[in-house]
This record gives sequence, C-alpha cells and structure tokens, in this order.
Amino acid sequence: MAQRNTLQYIILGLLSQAPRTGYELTQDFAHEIGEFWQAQHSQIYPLLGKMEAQGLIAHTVEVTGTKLEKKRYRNTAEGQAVLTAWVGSPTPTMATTKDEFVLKLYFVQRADDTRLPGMIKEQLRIHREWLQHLEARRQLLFADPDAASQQFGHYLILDHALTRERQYVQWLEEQLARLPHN
Amino acid sequence: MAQRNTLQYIILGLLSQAPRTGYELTQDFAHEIGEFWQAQHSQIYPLLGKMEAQGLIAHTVEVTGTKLEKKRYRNTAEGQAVLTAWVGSPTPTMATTKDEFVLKLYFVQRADDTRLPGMIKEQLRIHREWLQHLEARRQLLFADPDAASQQFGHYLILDHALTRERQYVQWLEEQLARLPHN
DNA sequence: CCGCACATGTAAAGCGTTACATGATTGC
DNA sequence: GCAATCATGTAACGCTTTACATGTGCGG
Repeated sequence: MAQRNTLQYIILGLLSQAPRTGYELTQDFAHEIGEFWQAQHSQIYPLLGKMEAQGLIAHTVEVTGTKLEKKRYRNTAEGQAVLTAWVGSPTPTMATTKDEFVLKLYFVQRADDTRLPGMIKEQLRIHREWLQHLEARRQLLFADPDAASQQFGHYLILDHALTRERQYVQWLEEQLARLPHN
Repeated sequence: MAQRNTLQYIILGLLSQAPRTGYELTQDFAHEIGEFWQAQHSQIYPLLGKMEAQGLIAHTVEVTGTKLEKKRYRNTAEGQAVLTAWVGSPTPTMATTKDEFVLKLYFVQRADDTRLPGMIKEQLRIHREWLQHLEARRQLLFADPDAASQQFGHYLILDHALTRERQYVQWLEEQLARLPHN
C-alpha cells in the first residue's frame, strides 16, 4: 500500500535500537522484520539521504580495510522525537489485506469446483511452512523468558503473527475437509 | 503493494459475474470487495481502456436520459480465458501484511509502556466495529443457506475475514488483560 | 432550480520492485 | 586468484492515491 512515510518511521525505529548502515538496515528488512514490512536497498539508500537532509538522522563514516567507507546512521534528537510521536499517534486505518489467494477464491462460484482442493492444499503447504518458520524464530529469540520482557514489542508481534498463521492454517484445513468428495 | 496486474484480474472476475460500467466497478471496490482490495476510479477507467485495447473486454454504450453515455463492459472470450487461467494458476506468494499498528508495537520495548493500553484499546474499537460490519454482511448476504452454495467463493472469503477478525479481537483482548496494572 | 448522486476522464506525486552498475573485503 | 559477501548507489517501470476537471440525471 502507499502509506504515508511508514518506511521512514521503521528506519527511525531500527536506528533507535542501534546505529546502523544502509546495508544493515537492508539485512534487517530481509530477515528481522521481513515478516511485517519489506524494503529493498534501492528504496533505503535514497530515503536515508532524504531523512538526513531533513535532519532526522545523521551519519558518521567508518573505514573498513583501506578504502571501504560505511555510513553509520543514527537518529538525531528530532528524529527520535518524530519516532516517539508516530508510535503514540492514532492508527485509525486498518491493515489492507491484499491476499491474492483470497481474491481467487472470491471468483470460484461453486463448492464442487475441481480447482479448489489443489488451491487450498497449495496454501496449506505455504502457510504451514511459514508457521514453522515463525515457531523456530520464537524458539530462537524468546526461549529465554527474560528476552520477552527485554524486547516486549518484538515478542508481541511475533506472538501475533503466530496466532494469525495458526488460525489461517486451521481455517484452510476446515475448508478442505468440508469440500465435497475430497 | 505493487503486484502483477492483480487489479486487471479482479475486474475480469467482476465482469464475469455481470457486465458493469466503470462507475459500478468503482462502487464494488468501495463496498462489495473493499475488504479485500481497493481501487479508485482514476485507476479503473484507464485500465478499462487498456484492457479493451488488449481485447480482454469490450463495451457497449447505453444512453441514459438524453445525453449521458454509460460504457458497459463485458469480458471477451479471451478475457474469460485469462480470468480462468489466473484463478487456476499457482499463488506462491503470501499476503504481505502491512499492519501499521503491529509495526508500532514492534518499537515499544517495555511491557509497562504507558502508551500500550491506549494503543490496544483503539485497535480493539476499530476491529470490533469491523467485526460487526462483517457479521452484518454475512447476515445480509448469506442468511439464506442456499446463497452460500450459489456464491461459494464469496461465502468463503467472508467466512475467512470473520475468522480473522474474531481472532484479532481475541488476541487484542488477551494482550490488554495481560498488561501490568490495567 | 438546487443538491446529490451518477458518470467519466486526466494529472501529478508518492510508493515499491526489478534491473542496472560499481567496487572492496574476506576466506579459502 | 576466485567466489561470496559486504557496501552503496541510480534508473526505469509499474502500481496506487490524491487532486484536478467536467458534465448529466433525478428527486424534492
């Protein structure tokens, strides 16, 4: 969706945890919070420049080896304030669910459509796999019960994603079982 | 999200149910399937022109009153074939959940953050309201048990949305109850 | 005759993905 | 030396939203 500057706030949020380079931010989007938002480096680098021009972040240069320059960004006081304001501000808009599978279902008119079992089984495979991935991440990050209180927000949204995926898998299983002659 | 032509397929799907004008399609996105996909008329009209140029749809002109011309579009055989192929094709990509509220949670580090109760209560209000809206729609559309078999796909995705919202509300209630000193 | 809904379009800007492009460092 | 990874950027394209723009029909 074309939301208002959401990526900018996410970057401020990540930088508030620890200063990062553009590359490290890209890695975070690929692995750490890829479950909740995606962004490529081609979007991140220009945005970092723009945010710096606006005074939200600032960078220092680190030299690795003899030549390689890394720009490590951190929030300015203003950036930190903008982040805090965003988190505390109302979120009146709901998530826009753009689930292509669900849309395809919409255009299946009859319960005995022969495509349905295959479609549902494919989604079951995908969502079960994802559920396993999320469970592995919870095991990895929050096996230690203290970790949950240290990064409460992270724990919360991982729990939310797990709940959602379990529900999705269960729903798919129920619908598959309910189909005629399956 | 920038998906591959999804809107085009949705239009083909809607037109396969009944021929429609651009205005009627816009209304459908606003009301009928707004839960699953959004599109404004400024995106729909140009796309209809493009799809007609590609031979997927064709229109006839209806005159209302003395002057007002309405273009009623319907699928060509080719358009219908493209729709069928899309519905039956694999859907390997998962829905990208871009839930701004969940992102904000991620950046709340501590369980005793004073912003949390308010944030969760706001979402509870929004999602309870939405749940009621969905329940009203099911009552309206599928009170008659025959209706579900007539429009099986529509019944399915409404059921899916209801399941998802009930789960979301329940999760929010649990987290709110679990917060310290609330 | 006035206001609202009906009806159709274009323009501009922002958001997001894919592809293009370059170079350095590290470990084997 | 070579490959994988680290590191940073730009370009082109497509999707989506917001705003601009115009005119008709209908009911009160």
